[in-house]
Amino acid sequence: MGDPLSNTSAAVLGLVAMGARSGYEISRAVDRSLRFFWALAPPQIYAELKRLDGLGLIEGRDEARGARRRRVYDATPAGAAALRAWVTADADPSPLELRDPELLRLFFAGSVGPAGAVERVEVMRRRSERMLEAFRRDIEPAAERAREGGHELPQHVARFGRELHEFVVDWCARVERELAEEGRAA
Amino acid sequence: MGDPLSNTSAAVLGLVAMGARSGYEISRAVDRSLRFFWALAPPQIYAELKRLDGLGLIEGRDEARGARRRRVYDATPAGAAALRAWVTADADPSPLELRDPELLRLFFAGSVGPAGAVERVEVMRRRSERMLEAFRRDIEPAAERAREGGHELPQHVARFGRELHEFVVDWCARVERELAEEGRAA
DNA sequence: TAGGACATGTAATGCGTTACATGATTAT
DNA sequence: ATAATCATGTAACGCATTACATGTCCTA
Repeated sequence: MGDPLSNTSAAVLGLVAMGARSGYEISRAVDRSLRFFWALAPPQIYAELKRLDGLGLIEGRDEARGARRRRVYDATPAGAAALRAWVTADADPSPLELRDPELLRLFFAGSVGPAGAVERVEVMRRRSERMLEAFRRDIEPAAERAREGGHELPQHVARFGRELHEFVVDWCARVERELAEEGRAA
Repeated sequence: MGDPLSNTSAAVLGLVAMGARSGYEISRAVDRSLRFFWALAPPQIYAELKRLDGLGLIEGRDEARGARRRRVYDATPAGAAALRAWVTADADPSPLELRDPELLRLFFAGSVGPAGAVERVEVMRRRSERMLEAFRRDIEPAAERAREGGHELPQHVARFGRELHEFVVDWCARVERELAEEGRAA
């Protein structure tokens, strides 16, 4: 059966299996679904499409219009099987990776005084408020459409993202209050 | 004043400014503090130390023992200034990046049935439960020591991490119940 | 006195990003 | 008819990781 899929390979394969046909469509689908927990830029998507095609997990055909090349893909039965195998992989969880420059700034904000720290937390809060907008406007409607298409899980995952940012907003508000008090005490 | 620091540069510089002296000490400090929101492996740390030294933001000297080389660093005044400038950077927030293979699996778990989806959520929950252990055992005690050393922010940031994983555990428990119900309904 | 843990680094690989290139379609 | 946007991709770079190399100290 070959090596297990990389996560990025599986992401592209999975979106093809859910009906995204071309690199561009996959890129759009990523923006409306995976984006907030598995970012994928176009160059990776096109590279993965080629690799998956070479492995026989998807099958591409040309569908050019005029001088404009265009290649569309479908998952093969082998691809569907590989996706299921990847989903049920090892019970040993891969780690959640978080990478947040604002949290990093906050960690080192001691050198700029309490007011400077409060500013960084406010920036964090506004960022998550904007993310909540994106969830309401783009991600949750797309998940709702996926549900109508028979896929229940995208909606659960989208709710995770929204509630995560609700948590962040709440945490920021609390810390802003605490830091303001520490500032007054000093 | 030169280009603004990269986040990774700033992370290393900041830890040196907080008293971590050698590459190894920085690596230990990362494991007990930044790790969960800004991972840094030894090769990056050593590379950044060299770069920061070249920029005059830290100053290294040899402190070998026997045939064993060892180089220790201190932040220069210019380094402290660069760190403050980096902390107060643009009000336009850099995005929080999340990258979670388990969430990705869950997103595509429709192909393996409700029971398969529940399994993936259980794996996610156990992962965050283990992270909570790590917070209690390593990260929060280190943050407490930092507070005693006059640095308040690490403790706030550590609490962010703990509460984040508490949120994840809670979300998983709720979704496990919901998916179990959907499974019974089908 | 040998094995393991602690400590300090380097080399090589590879993934993901930024920047770029180019054709088609729509709007004004 | 010209600009803007949609659509499809490639090339090059750089950061971060994996794997490795090596010395020193502790302990049984």
